[in-house]
Amino acid sequence: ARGIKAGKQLIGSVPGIEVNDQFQYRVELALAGLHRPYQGGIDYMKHGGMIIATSVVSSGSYADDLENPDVLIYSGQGGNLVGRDKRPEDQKLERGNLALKNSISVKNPVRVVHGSKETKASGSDARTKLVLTYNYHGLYTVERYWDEVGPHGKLVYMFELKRMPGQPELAWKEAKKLD
Amino acid sequence: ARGIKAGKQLIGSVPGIEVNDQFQYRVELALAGLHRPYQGGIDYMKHGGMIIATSVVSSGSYADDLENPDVLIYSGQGGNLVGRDKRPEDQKLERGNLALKNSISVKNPVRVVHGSKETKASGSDARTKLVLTYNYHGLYTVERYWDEVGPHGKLVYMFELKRMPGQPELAWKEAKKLD
DNA sequence: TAGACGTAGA
DNA sequence: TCTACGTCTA
Repeated sequence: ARGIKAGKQLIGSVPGIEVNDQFQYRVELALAGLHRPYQGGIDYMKHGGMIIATSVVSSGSYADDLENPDVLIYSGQGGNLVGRDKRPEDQKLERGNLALKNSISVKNPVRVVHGSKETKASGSDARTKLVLTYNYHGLYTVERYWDEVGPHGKLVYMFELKRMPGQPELAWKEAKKLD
Repeated sequence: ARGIKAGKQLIGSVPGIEVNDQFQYRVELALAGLHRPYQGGIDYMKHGGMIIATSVVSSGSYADDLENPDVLIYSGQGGNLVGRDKRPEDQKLERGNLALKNSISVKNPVRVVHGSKETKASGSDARTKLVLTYNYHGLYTVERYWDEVGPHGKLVYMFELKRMPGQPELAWKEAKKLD
C-alpha cells in the first residue's frame, strides 16, 4: 500500500458507496472519500464563504442518541470531554461545530457513519469478540442545534440530524450491551 | 481491506522482506510482520521466561545517533520525553527497555526499521515535499546499554545496536536538513 | 485500563 | 503548531 491518498472531498453521496456499506478502520473511510479526518468526528469544507459539514462519524465515545435511526443527536467536538488527564472545557462554536450549525441553513446533505461494536467469530477458537465496525447510514440534514451543560459542568453543543427520505433501509444491529 | 491482521511475531528475518524494503506507514510494518506496535518504538516477546526485543523503529523523535549506519544508538522508551504537556520522568528498565537489555545476553537478532524524511514529488505541481518513510535496515544485535541524564534532567536509557555482517548494503539517503 | 518514536488537515 | 469520536498490545 504505497501512497495512500484520501478521496476528494464531496458533498452528498460518494460514487460507489451505498447505504449499509461496512468498514473496519477510520483510514478506510478516508480512502473511500466518505470522511477524511483520521480521528476527528466532523468533516467539513468551505462553501460560498462559510464552512459546512460534509460528514460525521459517531463512534460511541459521546452520549449520542441512537434509539431512532432516522434521527441522530450528535455531540459537538472539542472541550476535552474524551480522554483521561484532560481538564474539560466549554465547547466552542468553531470548526466542526460551526460547520454543523451552518449546514442547518444551507440544508446540505451530510454523510453519517455509525461506529458500533459487532460480534465477530474469533479465528480458531469458538468464542466471539466485539469489534468496532463503521456502517454508512446515508445522507442526513442538520435540523437544529442547542447547547447543554454536561455532567462535568461544561458546555456541550448538540446537533439534531434527520435522515433524508428515499434511502435504503438500515440493516443495522447494535451489539447487545454485555452487562 | 477487511480484517487487517498483523503478521505473527518472529525473531530475526521475516520471509519475503529484504533489506532496503520501504514502507510508508506504521500499519504496513505491522502487516508485514516486521514490527507490530502501531506507535511504540520497541517490539518484544517472551522467550525462555524473559522478554527479548525483536524489532525497533527509529523515527527521529528522539536524539538517536545515526551517523554510522552500522551502529545505532537507540534511546529507550517511556518517561514522557516526547510530546507537549508531558512532565518528563526517569525512564524505567521495563517493557521495551528491559527487552533490549535482555537481548544483550541472549544475543538474538533485532530487526531495525529507520524512519526518515524523503523528498517526494507532490502530485500536479512541480514542488516536492518531505514524507516520512520507513526503511528496513536488517538485523542488528544489542551490544551494550547505559543511562544518561538528558537535558530535561531525567534518566534516559541508551542502547547500542550493531549491524550483523553479511547483509546487503544500505541504500539509504536521509533528506538534507532544511535550515 | 493505559501506554506508545501515529497521521492528516486546519 | 495543534487538534482529533484512532488502534494496537500488554
